[in-house]
Amino acid sequence: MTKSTIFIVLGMQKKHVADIRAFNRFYTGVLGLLDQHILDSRYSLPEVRVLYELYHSVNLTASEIIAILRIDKGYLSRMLLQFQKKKLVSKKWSARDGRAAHLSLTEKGRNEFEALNEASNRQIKDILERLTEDDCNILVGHMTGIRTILSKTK
Amino acid sequence: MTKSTIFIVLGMQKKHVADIRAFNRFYTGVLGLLDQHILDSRYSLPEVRVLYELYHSVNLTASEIIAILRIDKGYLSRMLLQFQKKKLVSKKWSARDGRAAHLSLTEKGRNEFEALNEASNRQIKDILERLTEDDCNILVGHMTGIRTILSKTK
DNA sequence: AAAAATAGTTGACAAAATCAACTATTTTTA
DNA sequence: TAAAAATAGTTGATTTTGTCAACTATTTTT
Repeated sequence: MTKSTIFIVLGMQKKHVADIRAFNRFYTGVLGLLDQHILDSRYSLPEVRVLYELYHSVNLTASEIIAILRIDKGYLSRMLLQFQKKKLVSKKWSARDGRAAHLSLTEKGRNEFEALNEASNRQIKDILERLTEDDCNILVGHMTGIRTILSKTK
Repeated sequence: MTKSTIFIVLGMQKKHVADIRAFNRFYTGVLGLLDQHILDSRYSLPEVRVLYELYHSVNLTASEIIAILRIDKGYLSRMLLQFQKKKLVSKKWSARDGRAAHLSLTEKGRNEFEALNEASNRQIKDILERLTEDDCNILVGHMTGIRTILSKTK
């Protein structure tokens, strides 16, 4: 490797850092726009994330949700209390561990989540419909590519 | 186009929507991790965004910042007051429009922002250093590709 | 059996964000 | 050009969101 190559490589990293940060700012905006419909709904972002977890795995405990979402346990406890009041979530104390309780969405809870979920899908569809089929494929390819590469760094 | 092709295309869109939402969840986590160092700093995320705008263009007015970041004007007004108290920002009433004021980072403000900025760069570098050179190039290519495609939809 | 760890709840509080009312200008319009 | 409407920014009141620490009740470790 020649001196000039080293220079190019070192210079390139700076460019890469700048490009990645530009992407991060850009995509923060995209996510913010997409989150808008949730902020307009009756639920906050953290609430929707909790509902998401409850929807996708049954009988989670609060501790498990805390581990997944890295959310404060007091905050979660109160959130779950609200959910129970609204009949979105039911709680059953564990037979095996008297400290833990298993949480599930009720029928109403699943319906609520599905409505939010459908609205989110709709938003993405609206974006895709403004693109050519090729661009859709390329876009998704890029996203999958990013996930693949960044998942290696664990 | 045959019936089965239509089926594949329609089916594909659902898959694309799911893939994009999976990416959004994934990247929300990435951004959250990257934001951590800011949350550990003396500044909040909105504060850093405002500092970012002030750093990158001189003599912005509060209204311009509001238009860019879509932030509440009362919230911003108070934030700017804090910045002035900390001598990070200086304000000069406009000669042309007596309602508007031009904002600038002070030397201290620029220094503060640059420190935060350097820490952010460091984080990205740390990630890149765990990747091969090829993966770095591919990663940045994907990000640029996403920006290009999504910028078309405006 | 005692000590340490874990699950979850609760109270007190702090930070973040929103909303509406208000002053002082500038722009529009009739 | 005078009145009305719009805009820039400030301030007060309030709500929402999130954090921290103390606490009870279990379970696990030593």
